[in-house]
Amino acid sequence: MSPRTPEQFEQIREDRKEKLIKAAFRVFAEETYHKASISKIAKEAGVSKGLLYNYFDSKEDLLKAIMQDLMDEVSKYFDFDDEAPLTEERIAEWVNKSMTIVKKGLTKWRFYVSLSFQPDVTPILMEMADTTITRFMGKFVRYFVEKGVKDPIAYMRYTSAIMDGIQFHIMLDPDNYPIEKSAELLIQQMINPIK
Amino acid sequence: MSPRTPEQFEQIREDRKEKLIKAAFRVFAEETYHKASISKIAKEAGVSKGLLYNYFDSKEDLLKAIMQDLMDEVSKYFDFDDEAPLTEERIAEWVNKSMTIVKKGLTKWRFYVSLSFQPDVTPILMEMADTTITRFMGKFVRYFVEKGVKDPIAYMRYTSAIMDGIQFHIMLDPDNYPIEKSAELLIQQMINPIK
Amino acid sequence: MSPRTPEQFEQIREDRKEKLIKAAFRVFAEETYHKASISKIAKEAGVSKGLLYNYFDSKEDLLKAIMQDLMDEVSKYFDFDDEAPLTEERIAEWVNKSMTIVKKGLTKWRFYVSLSFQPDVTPILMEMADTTITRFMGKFVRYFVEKGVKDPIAYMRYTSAIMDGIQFHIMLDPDNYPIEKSAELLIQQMINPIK
Amino acid sequence: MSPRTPEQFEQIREDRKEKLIKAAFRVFAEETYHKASISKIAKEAGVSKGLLYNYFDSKEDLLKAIMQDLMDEVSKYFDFDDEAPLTEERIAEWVNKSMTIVKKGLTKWRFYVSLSFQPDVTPILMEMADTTITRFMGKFVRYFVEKGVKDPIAYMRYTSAIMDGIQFHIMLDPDNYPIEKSAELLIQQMINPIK
DNA sequence: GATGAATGAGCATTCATTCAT
DNA sequence: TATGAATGAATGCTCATTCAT
Repeated sequence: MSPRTPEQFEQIREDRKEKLIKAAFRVFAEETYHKASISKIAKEAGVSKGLLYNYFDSKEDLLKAIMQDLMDEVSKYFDFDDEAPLTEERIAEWVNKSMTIVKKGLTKWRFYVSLSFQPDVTPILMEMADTTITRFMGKFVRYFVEKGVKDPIAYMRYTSAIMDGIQFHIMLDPDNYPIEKSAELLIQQMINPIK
Repeated sequence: MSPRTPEQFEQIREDRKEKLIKAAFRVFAEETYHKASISKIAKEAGVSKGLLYNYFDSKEDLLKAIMQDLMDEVSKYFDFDDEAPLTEERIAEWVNKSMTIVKKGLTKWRFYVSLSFQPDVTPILMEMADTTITRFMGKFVRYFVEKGVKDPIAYMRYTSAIMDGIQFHIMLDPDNYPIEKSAELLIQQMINPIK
Repeated sequence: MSPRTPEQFEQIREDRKEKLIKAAFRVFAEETYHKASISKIAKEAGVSKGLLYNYFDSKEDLLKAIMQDLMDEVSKYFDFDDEAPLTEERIAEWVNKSMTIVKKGLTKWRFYVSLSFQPDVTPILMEMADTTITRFMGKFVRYFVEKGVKDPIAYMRYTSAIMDGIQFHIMLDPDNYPIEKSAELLIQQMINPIK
Repeated sequence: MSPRTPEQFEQIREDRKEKLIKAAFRVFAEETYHKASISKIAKEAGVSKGLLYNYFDSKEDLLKAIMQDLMDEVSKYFDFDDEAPLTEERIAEWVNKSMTIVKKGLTKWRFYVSLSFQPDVTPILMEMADTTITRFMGKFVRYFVEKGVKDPIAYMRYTSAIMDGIQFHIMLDPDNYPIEKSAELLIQQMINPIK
C-alpha cells in the first residue's frame, strides 16, 4: 500500500527544501528581507504558503537556511579544510578566484553583504561564520610569518581588508572596476609583503 | 497679522526637522529602513505621527534627508572643494581622517553602508552621491598621474578599494582591527605607488 | 487708533466669506465632498486653515453655505417671486434659459446634482429647497389648469421630469446632446399640452 | 493532493465574493463611495478586512464589481441582445418596465445615479457602459426612422432624456410621482412621434 | 502531506480640527 | 484677528501565520 519508501520521502523533502531556499533567495535578493513576502516566495517555488510552513518555522528560519547555504558554498569553493600550507601559487589562485566568484554572482554577494549589515542579521551571521573564518585567517598568518613579516597578524588583516574592499567595489561597479589590475597588485603585495 | 513672525516659524520648523532626522536616524540604524516604522520614529522624536508628515512628504523623503545630512557631514569634514592639488601631507591626513571618522561614528557608518546595500535604496544613494564622488576621484587621478603611475585610474580605484575595505573592517571589528598599522601601510602605498 | 469702522470690518468679513465659498466650491466640484481637504480649500482661497474656521464652524457648515449660494443663484436667475401668471412667452423663455444655464455652468450643475444624490446631503438639500420649489410648481399647475389639462398636477410633474432629464443629459454629453431640438419639442408640449 | 477540490475552492470564492459585493453595495449606498470604509464593509459582510483583499484588489475594484453586477442585472432585465426590431408593444413594455424597475429598487438606483455623478467614478462608469448603451440607442434610432421622424437621432435622445427624467423623479419622490400617467404620456409620444 | 481561505495586527499616510502665540 | 504647528483618529492596504478540510 505504501508506494514510497521512507528514503524516497526524505528525498522529496530535501528537494523541496532546496527549491524553497532557492526561491526565497531570489525574492529576498530582489526586495530586502523585510519587504519580501512569504506569499511571493511560495509562488516562486510553486508550492502553497501552508506547505512552506511545513518546512520552515518562520520567515526568519528561512533566512537562516539561506545564509547557511551561502556559507557552505563559500567553504566548498575555497576548500580550506586541508592542512597544506599556503604557497605563492595558492595565494594567486585565491586572489583570482575571490574576484571571479563575486563577478559571476553579483546578486548573490550583494545580498550577502546587504544581509550582513542589517542590524538584526549581523549577530546571527557572526555566530555562524566564526569558526570558518578563524581557521581561514590562521593560514594566512602562518604564511606571513614564514615570509618574515614584522607584524603578521596586522598584515593579514590589512590584506583581508584589501580583498574585501576590492570585492565591494566589484559589486558596486562590476563593468568598470579594474579587476585584473587589482588582482595583480594584491598578489604582488602578498608575495612580496612590506616587511 | 502674524502671531509669530515668519522667522519664528522657520526656527520652529528647523528645530523639529533636526529632531526628527536624528530620531529617524536612530530608528533606521537599529532596524533597517523597511522594518522601521513611522510610528516609532515619531514616538522617538516625541511628536505625533501627523506632525512628521508636516515636515517630510514620505518615509523615503525622510531617508533622503538623513542621507543628505550624512553626505554634508563628510563633505564638511574633508573639505575637498578647494582647487589645491593633493600633496603627500594631505594624502596622509585624508587616510588618517578617513579611518578616525569611521571609528568615532561606528553606528552612523554601519547604517550608511547598510543602507547603501538595500536594493531599493542603492539607486537613490547613487544619484545623490554622483557628482561629489566624481570630483573627489579626479583629484586622486591627477595626483597619481604626477607620481608617474602607469595606469593612474586603475591605481586610484585600487587604493579607493583599499580604503573602503579598511573602513569596512573597522566597522565590523573596531576593537581589534589594526587601524594605525593599516593607515601606515596605505599611506606608504600612496606616496610610493607601484609604477 | 481704530483705522476701520465696524462697517468696513463687516465688509471685509463678507468678502472673505465669499472668497472662501468660491474656493470651496471649486475644490468640492473637482474632488467630491469627502475627498476634498480643508487645507486645499484654505490654500485655494489664500488664507490660513485657522482663519477658515473663524468663518465656518466645520466642513459641513461650508458645504451648506455653498448650497445656499447655489440656490440663491437659481432663484435670482428665474425670478419667480412676482405674482404674474405664466404666459407662453415666459414658458419658452424658461425652457431656453434652463438649458442655457446648465450648458454654461456644467461643473457647477454637475456638482449640484452630485451633491443632491449623496445620501447624507439629500435631506439637508430637501429642507432648503422645499418652499422655493413649491411656489415654483404652483405656477405651472395654474398654467396647465388654464390650458384645460385634465390632470394638471401630473402634467406639471411630467414636464418637470422632462426638463430635468434634458438637463441631466446636457451635463453628461454637452457637446452632442441636441439642445435646441429638445427645447423646441418641450416648448411645443407645454404650449399645446395633451389634454 | 488537495484537501478540498478546486471546485470546492471556487464555490467558496464565489459565495464570499457575492456576500462582499452585497455588503459593499449596502455600505456604499448609505455613505458615498469615499466615505464608506473598507473596515465597515468587511464588518457588514462578517469577514476580516484582510479577506476582502483576497477577493478584490482595491476599493475601486470592489466598486467596479458592484457596477458590473448592476449592469448585468439591467441587461438581463431588458434582454436587448436579440436582433428583433422594436415594435409598439415592446416600446410600451420597455417604458413600463423601466419605471417599475426603479420603483422596486429605489436604493439601488439612487446609488447608481449617485455614483455616476461622483467625479472620480464617472470615467470608470462611462467606460463600462459604452458598448451596451450604443447598441441600445441604435435600436431606438432605427425605430424612429421607420416611424418617419425627421431627426430620429435627436428624437431618440429627447425621449431617452424624458425616460431618465422620469426615473430621476421617481427616485426622489416615489410615493407622489404620477408614474402611470407619465408612462402613458411617454408611450403616446413614442408611438405617435412628432414628425 | 497539502491547500489556500481566513485572520488581525501593523503599516504609511491623510485630514478635520484645535490652540499657543 | 490670523497663523500654521500639532494632534490623533481613521483610512486603504499588506502580510506572517494559522487552520479547517
